[in-house]
Amino acid sequence: MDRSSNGCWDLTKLLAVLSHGHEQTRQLEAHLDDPSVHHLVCKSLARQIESTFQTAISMVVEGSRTLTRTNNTGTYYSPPSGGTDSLQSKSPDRAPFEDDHERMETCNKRKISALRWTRQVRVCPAGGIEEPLVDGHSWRKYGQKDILGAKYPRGYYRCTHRNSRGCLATKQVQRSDEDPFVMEVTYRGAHTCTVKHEKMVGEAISLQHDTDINSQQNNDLLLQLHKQAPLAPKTDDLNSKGQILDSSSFSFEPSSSSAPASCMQRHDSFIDSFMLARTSEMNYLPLSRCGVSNYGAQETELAANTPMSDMDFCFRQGDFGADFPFDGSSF
DNA sequence: GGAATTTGACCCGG
DNA sequence: CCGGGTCAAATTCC
Repeated sequence: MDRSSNGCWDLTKLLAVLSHGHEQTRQLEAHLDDPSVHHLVCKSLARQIESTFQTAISMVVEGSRTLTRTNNTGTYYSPPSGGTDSLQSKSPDRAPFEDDHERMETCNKRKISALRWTRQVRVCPAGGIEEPLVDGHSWRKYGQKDILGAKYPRGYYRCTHRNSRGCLATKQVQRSDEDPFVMEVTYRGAHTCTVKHEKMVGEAISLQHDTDINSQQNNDLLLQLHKQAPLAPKTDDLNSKGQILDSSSFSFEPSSSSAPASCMQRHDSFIDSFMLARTSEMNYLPLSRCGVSNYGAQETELAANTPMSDMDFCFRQGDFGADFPFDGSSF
């Protein structure tokens, strides 16, 4: 599965690059205000910024090319078209190309404050009918609604920590019409109940941009973030089942279209850890390993006000299966 | 008794 | 006006 062939997926990477550029710009500004900083340092930083945005431009160019030639067939990927129809991929007669266009369109017209992406998860036949699809977060169901044209109702979940930590993340779970064992999960909003982790990511990015000097800088950044994340676990909510898993779940995919094999192996190994360590929610997850379907999470909406934290959110969830824990928050 | 779920009502955008 | 999304009271579960 070549997820980079998807417009919005590229957008996540683009966001990473742009956010990086933004951070660099801020640092340059700080340097300019500091007379003790040599002008060569500023000049170097300016070059880096130039390089960063050059990378971003290249990504946009490449993305638009890809958009016109993409043929996303044969995957479970559900185009996160956004809006109220995000799960209405029940348009089998619609060509993938059209989906891509719709996706890009909604990317632009959505409220920028709302992250949103869809993934599909296959559950084992033995599973319950409405398992909330373990993804490492604690969800609380707040509604269910019959959706026009859909066989099965859509479940609405919000983060359990909505009140205690003001976490506004929500998700929608809907059983696929075509295959009752496929759950379409739409995530919306970033988990602010994992603030420490996000802060760590921001620092990692900040650290990284001191050293990146060539066009590969963003790939390196993404890879480094992937490596660094597990080294700085959160200290709250520390428990046997989620701590390291949360951190490791963070993953940027490098700008190149193929994810490093090591990343995938890493993913698997952590799923193993997860399956061993996790107990409280196992009853929810009859899908287990056989149900891991990393069908290509996509986000169609990008937040703008807090780029780093949102980036964190996008990438780490986007790279992993829906049953992979991002956070070991208290359950 | 507190937490989670259910479900009808309500809100709001298209 | 319609339909998706959310609210909140009632109910169920632990």
